Amino acid sequence: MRRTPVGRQTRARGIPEATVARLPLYLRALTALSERSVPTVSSEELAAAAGVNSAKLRKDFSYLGSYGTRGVGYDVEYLVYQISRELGLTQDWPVVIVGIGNLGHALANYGGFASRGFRVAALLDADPSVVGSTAAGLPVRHMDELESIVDSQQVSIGVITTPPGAAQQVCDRLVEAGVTSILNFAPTVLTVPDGVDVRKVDLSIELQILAFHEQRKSGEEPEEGRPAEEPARERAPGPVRAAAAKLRRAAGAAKDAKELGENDRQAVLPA
Amino acid sequence: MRRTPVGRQTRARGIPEATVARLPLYLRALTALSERSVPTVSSEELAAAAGVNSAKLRKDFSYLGSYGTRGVGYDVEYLVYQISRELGLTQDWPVVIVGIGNLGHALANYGGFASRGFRVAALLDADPSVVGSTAAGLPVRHMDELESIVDSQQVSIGVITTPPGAAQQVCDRLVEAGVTSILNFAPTVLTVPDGVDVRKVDLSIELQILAFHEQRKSGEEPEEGRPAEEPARERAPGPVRAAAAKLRRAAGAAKDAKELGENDRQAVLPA
DNA sequence: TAGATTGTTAATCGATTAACAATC
DNA sequence: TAGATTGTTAATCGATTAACAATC
Repeated sequence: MRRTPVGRQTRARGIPEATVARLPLYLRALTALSERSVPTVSSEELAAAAGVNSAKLRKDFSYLGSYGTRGVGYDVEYLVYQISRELGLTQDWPVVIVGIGNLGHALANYGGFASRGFRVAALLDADPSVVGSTAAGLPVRHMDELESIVDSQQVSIGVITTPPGAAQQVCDRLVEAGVTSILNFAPTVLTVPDGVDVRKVDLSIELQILAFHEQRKSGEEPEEGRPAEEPARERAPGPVRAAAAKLRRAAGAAKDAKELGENDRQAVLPA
Repeated sequence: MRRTPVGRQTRARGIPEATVARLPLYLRALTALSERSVPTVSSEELAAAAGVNSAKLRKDFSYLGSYGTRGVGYDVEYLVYQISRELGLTQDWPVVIVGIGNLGHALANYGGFASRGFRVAALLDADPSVVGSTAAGLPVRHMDELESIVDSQQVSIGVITTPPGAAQQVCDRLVEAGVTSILNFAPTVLTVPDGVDVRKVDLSIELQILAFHEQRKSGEEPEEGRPAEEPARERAPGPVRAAAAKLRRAAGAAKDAKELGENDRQAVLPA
């Protein structure tokens, strides 16, 4: 059992990961209040705006410190600042985006980057026919420039929007160049050394989770795959034959599965 | 304390939410093995491919049933089928995408849709200058057609890729039309009636979580926001003045916060 | 039979929640 | 002072993990 906190499991300064993941939600809600010049907000109101319950919000805030006032609530501007600081948004974060396809374009145009201290340091692609074009007013540069860009602009965050086949290779180069945080849009399990954080955004997975619940709503629970009682299966002498037996049992099933099974090499969002 | 399982908290058929979220990962790894015609796989091998540990994988599979063979491992084709069935991927899921901007385009072109039983039933947009164009070979249709499309094609899943200002309104129309699962790319907290599932994909939040950890790696922990000891604050007679005092204390902070705070109205990925 | 690997148990850990004392 | 609301406690719940008996 690992006791040394590492990577995403880290509870830096005692702030639980689940709390960290909600801080951006609170920040967004607070920013909206700030723009409406609302001076203070109660945990109840803010929780409603962020879509959580107020007990959770107060618990979350308690990890940051006592920034509220009993009987009054929280000062909006003060909390905006404290959360921004806690999240590291009071500094500039240069980001490279690798793989300028449809999704890369979409991200390059994403206005939310700049507003949160994230600055697009460069757009990179390996395809010569893409290199030299512009996206969101920035030139697409060749992958060969990756190392010099990361080095000269002190880039520590990389976004991967390549096809899945290229993702690990791109990841390796990013890490080698000095990037220590990666946001991966390719449907690939990335292997990284200790000390490098990877977060994953995967449309396919989200849709599949929705489908799981949707299936149950319509009352069409999938029928049991295994028989109610153990069938009199042929005794097989060794492991290989045991597996073969199971394969036979699954024969009809496999046919169906084939229809879905192919095609996992595609990008979540092809570049 | 709520005892009736509802929405995403549901543990349908006793399968924990955390397990459901990993099933697509296993399915992806299994599909890759299937394509390489690998007949069986051990929990250890499959776990490595999926990026989890083997104890977790075996525990996850135990919720589905006993699909492995002791001493042998799991039959790849059989598991592919069982997981597909469990996730509801053995049926067709028509999906509408609302908001055909950069991101909407990217999603429309996403090959992973079809391969998992998800079929783009329609692309919709409210902007007349976008309606009529094509994306991924499909015509962009006007929002006014939403209801008839959802109804005639039995659409139960909707993807929102609109600017945040339009998201709730679009969501309401989707729900009203009969959609009961929503994948939301807009940085908006959506309110939906019971029985409707919402999942959220938010680039901004992912980047902020990375920034939080990145900040700690560089050893630049943010200095404490509140003083080490309680300052001799002016006694204020009522709540309003107490809040005002806090505001004053936060004055310097607020200036900084302003630089980050604006701009939350933008789309995660503007359409 | 011997080796391999599953399926399950039980311990532990982390997250959520209601409730309420503290206090503005 | 009376009302409001925070910050914290403690109970509960869900998820993770190591270990190992079961069994192929």
